[in-house]
Amino acid sequence: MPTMQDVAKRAGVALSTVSYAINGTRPISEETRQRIFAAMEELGYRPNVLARGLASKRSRIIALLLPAAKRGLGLTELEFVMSATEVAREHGYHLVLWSTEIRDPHELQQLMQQGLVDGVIVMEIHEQDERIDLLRNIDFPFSMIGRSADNQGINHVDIDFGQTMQVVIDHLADLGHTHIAFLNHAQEEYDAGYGPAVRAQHRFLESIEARGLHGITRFCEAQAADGYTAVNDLLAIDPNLTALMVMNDRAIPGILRALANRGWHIPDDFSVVAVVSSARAAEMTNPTITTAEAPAKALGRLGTEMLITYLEGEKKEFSEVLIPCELVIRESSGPCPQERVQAVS
Amino acid sequence: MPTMQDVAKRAGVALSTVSYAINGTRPISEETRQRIFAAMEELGYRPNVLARGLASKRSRIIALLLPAAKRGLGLTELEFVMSATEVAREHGYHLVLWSTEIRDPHELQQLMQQGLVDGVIVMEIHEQDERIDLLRNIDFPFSMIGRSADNQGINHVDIDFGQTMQVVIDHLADLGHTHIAFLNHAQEEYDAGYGPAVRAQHRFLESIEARGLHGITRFCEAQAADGYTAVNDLLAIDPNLTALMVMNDRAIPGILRALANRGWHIPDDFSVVAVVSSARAAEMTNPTITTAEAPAKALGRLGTEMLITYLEGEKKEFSEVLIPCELVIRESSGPCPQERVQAVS
DNA sequence: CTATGCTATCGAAGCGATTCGACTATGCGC
DNA sequence: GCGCATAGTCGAATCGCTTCGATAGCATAG
Repeated sequence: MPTMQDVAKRAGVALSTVSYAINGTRPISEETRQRIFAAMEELGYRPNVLARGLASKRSRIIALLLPAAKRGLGLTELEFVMSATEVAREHGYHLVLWSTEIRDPHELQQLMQQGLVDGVIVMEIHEQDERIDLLRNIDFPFSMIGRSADNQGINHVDIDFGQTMQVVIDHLADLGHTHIAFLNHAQEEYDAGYGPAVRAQHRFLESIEARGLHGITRFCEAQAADGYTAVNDLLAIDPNLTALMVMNDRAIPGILRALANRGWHIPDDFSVVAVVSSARAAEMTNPTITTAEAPAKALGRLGTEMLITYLEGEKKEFSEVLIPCELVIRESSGPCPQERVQAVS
Repeated sequence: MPTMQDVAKRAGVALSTVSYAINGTRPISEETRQRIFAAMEELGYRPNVLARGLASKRSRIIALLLPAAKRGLGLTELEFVMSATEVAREHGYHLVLWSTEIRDPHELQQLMQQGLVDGVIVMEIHEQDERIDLLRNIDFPFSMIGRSADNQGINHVDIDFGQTMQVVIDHLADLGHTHIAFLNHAQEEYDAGYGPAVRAQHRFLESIEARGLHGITRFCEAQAADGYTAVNDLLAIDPNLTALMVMNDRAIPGILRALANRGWHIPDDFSVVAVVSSARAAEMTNPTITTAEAPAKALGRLGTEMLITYLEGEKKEFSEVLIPCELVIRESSGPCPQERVQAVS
């Protein structure tokens, strides 16, 4: 493997000159530059990332911090990873994956102290997140996909839950629905301050109230069985319910089953809308589900770009971007039923 | 950030002695070792990965090569990534993600020449895979999740398609089915020599023949619409078909719909088994799908361990491991219908 | 004609580790 | 009591690059 020294010799210049030519750090005459690049080409030279990082104190490597989540990552998170990888490469960066326990900032600290990465992208943020506190305290560059309680001076991008909830509720209200339920993630997630669980629920209630509708909420484990139970629970509380918004993909099959069990047909007798979900999931079911699709690709891209821009930039400004989910109407949402055959007792 | 020099000074030893203590490269007296580790502890010292990599020519970083796939990665691939990340960390390695075009080994070569990683894990292997040829030619350490046409002397782990097909066919045959169809990935994938598409189909036909059953196969695009068409096509060719094995998750909703359209009930009138799929996908539908689940976690883990073992080891041996999918019987497979109400002409 | 300021380049000093070749005690066989 | 292997440690060279200070050439200003 040729080194910079080899290139310098072949081009008849000093080692440092080659470095300046490559990085544009200092002016180089056009003629010399040509000779240097020609030499590089002939030798098939590629700068050594490790050496460059060591000398410049900038590795051009960033980390994506994935939680070793028990909820289990899904297609949305996969999209983050893929688009982050892509964006990093576009900018000449490498992306490493770090999976850490959310509750163990110690582990994260050790990783950072190894001096491998210039910055990290944090996802699956909680309202109170020790990882964020740590990064902030030691002033380590990072960006967030999501938000914590205090986002002062932090680059972050998140789903616009307010907008998302409103669009979905508008859709349902326009169809005549007045009694709408929201099925959240598990109670445990909410209690742990998991951003989406907290924000979506609050925004749901706000929008419902703003439009003068009736809304109820319930937590739900990430499994079909609890989706089934949830539907029955909700209908017991409010028998006038005609629509359900669910932010819990794994619960969906149970929901559909519970409704089918009552002999109800979707969307004639009941409407279901998945929020913060994905097309892939929405099209697995029968009927296909009307969905507010998470802008996963954009979130991953922006989160990564924010970090890199910050790392490259002189001026240290911060940006905050909120992106709403896109409503894609499929087969599971329809006009509010005028009358519905009541199930026995 | 403290350096090794700081530790040395604090412990009253030479720089090199600290290095020997950390790496165990040369004998160090117990007493000195204690002092050194104490000093490290007090200073909160962590070795700099870049410097260590540069000096030792071993970065302890490996790359996972994901295709910038148009088919789109799914939950199975996500599992590879997650478990590879985990295993790497367990062994003190970092994992970087490289997404490259399968057909462009040039890009891969550039990445490797940067000297960042010690080895790579390649997934989504094709029978003729230029990436593999390249890695082999320049003698770069790697392991494969999947197989190519020639696997001589390459560490690899793959799904045992023979075993998987046989188990599923046994399951169906035991239920009395004699006319079974196999729905593959897209024709394009097969033609490109995508491993699973090729192997699964061949093994299917072998097993069918071995048991003296009737089998037909068809390719299918990764979308519900083509799943729908496929079912009708297959039944037109063989009206006696009573079971379908599908290795194409995205087609499943279309399949179920086509069967429902005929007024058939699953599994009473027809059985469906997904192969090389995942529990998550299988439980999204109604009915839930009997599935031969891809051993994604194990594949990711083994692929990574193979590479690391190779990198660490003196003796350069190679291993090949095949793991069958696990059959999980759910609601979509049942006894072969004795008689089936024929749909109207 | 000298002072000034660029532009283009060179050489050397790091960056923070590993590793090789000494060097100094010590213990052992004979 | 001598030679010699061995355990334990040190100092220096090295990995491949960035970056700082110095220098030479040359045009422009005064």
